[in-house]
Amino acid sequence: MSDFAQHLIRWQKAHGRHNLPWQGTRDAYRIWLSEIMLQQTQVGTVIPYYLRFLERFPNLARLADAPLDEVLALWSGLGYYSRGRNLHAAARLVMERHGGAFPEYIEDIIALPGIGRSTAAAIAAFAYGAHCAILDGNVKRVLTRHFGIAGHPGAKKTETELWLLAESLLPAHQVNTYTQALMDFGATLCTRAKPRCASCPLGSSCVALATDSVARLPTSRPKKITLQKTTRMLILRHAGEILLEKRPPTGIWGGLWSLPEADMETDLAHHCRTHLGMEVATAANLPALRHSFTHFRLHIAPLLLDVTRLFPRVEQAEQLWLAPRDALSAAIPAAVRKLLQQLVALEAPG
DNA sequence: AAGGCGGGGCC
DNA sequence: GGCCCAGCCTT
Repeated sequence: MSDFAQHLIRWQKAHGRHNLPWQGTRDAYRIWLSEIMLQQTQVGTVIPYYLRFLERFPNLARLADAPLDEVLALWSGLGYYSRGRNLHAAARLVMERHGGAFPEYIEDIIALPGIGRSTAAAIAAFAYGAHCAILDGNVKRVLTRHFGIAGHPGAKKTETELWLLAESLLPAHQVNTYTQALMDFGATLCTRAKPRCASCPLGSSCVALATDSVARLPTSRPKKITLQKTTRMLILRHAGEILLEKRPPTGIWGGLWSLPEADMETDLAHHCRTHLGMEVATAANLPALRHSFTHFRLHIAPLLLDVTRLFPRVEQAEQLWLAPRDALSAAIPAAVRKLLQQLVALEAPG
C-alpha cells in the first residue's frame, strides 16, 4: 500500500467523521441517496434533508412508488432539482431493470441517471467494498496539492491525469475506509481556504507545502474573458411609431420585443427593404450604449431612421410591431427601454 | 461579487 | 468531445 493511502487510513481512524447518518450502513439505497445529496451540497446542509427524506421514503420501492412532486417537495431548498428528478427516475429504473435491488456492478450503477463515474465508485466502495476510485472536488484538491499537479482540474488533460493517479493510489484493502478518508480529509483538513497544514499527517511528502504552493492549488478555472460584441440597433420611425421585432423564444432576451438589429457592415437600405419591408432614409446616429450580460458586453450603435415607404406585409408580420411610443411598458429589454427613453428626451421640444 | 461544485444536455 | 448550466453556499 502506498504511504499516501496508509497515512490517510490511519488519519481517518483517528480524526475522520464516523457518525454521519449515512455511515455504518451497507444499504445501497441510503448510501446512494447520501451521495446524490452530497453532490454540490455540504454535509451540514444535507443532514436534515437526508433524515426527512428517509423518514418519508425508507426504501427504494417506496421512493419509486411516490409521485415526483412529493420527491421534489422534500428536495425543496437543496437546489439542483434535476438531482431529485434523476433520483426518482433511477428508483423506477431499478424496479424495472433489477427487480428493486440496487445494482452491484459498476456498469449498471453508472447507467442510472444522476450517477456519474465518481458517484458510482463511491456507492460501490461504501456499499460493496468495491475496488473503485472516486474523484470529487475534495479528492481533486487533495491530489493536486499533495502531488503538485498544476492545471485546472476541470480541464480534460488534468482530469485524466488525476483519474489515473487516483486509481494508482487505491489500496488493496479497506477501500471504503480509504475513500471516506479522502472525503473527510479534504472536507476538514485540506480545505479550500485555510487548510490546516500544521496538523497534516501527509505534510512531509506534500509537494504544495514544500513549494509554498498550497494557496495556488488546485489551479482555479481560467477567468473567462468577457466577450465584446457590437451591434446596430435600428430605430425605425413611422408616423410617430417605432418598429419593434419579437426575438426568438430562446437565447438573449428570449421572446421580448426589441429593436431590429444589423451588423455594422450591413447595407441598411437593402436590409430594410428585403428583411423588414420598408424604404428608409437615414436620420442620425445616436450616442453609443453599453450593456453587460453575464458572458459578454454588448456595444450598441443606435441608428435613427425614417421610414419613407412601408410595404403592406409589415403590418401583417407577427414578429413585427409598429409600436406607439408608450409601448415602453411592454416586454422590452432594459437596454432597449433606455435607448427609447433617450430618443423621447431627444425629440422633446427645447 | 465571485467562484466551487458532479452530471446531463447541447452542439 | 468541449461548453454551459443549475441553485445554494462560502469566502
